[in-house]
Amino acid sequence: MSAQHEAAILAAVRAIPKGSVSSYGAVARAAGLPRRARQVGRVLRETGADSELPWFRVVRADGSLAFPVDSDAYAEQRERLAAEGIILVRNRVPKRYFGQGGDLDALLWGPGR
DNA sequence: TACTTGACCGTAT
DNA sequence: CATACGGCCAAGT
Repeated sequence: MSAQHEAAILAAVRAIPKGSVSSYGAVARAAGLPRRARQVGRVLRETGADSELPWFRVVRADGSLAFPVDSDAYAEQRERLAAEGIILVRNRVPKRYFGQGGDLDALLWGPGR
């Protein structure tokens, strides 16, 4: 990953509004890197944990979290989302919390609508 | 260079 | 609605 791509990805993640989520693939597209969902995960694995980055707002396209359900990381992400009013249903973030990530600009995303 | 590994995704069954 | 499959692509070995 070039430093540029990494910066673009981090910027896209920071652009996800509080109270809503986006998918790895949508973040990749918003960063101008279509088809690189896995790279987004890689960057979050390295850079994520610490920092102010809202890494917990990034989930899989189907609404599930990327960690094993019994892991500490899973619990933390679930709690951080809950703190913003996003409650998992059957281990998935309900579709209404996703931004319009596919077609529109990241800045237009908004919570449950 | 060749092969394996994933914080993944869309489509088909 | 759940699983399977193939495709994806950069980093690690």
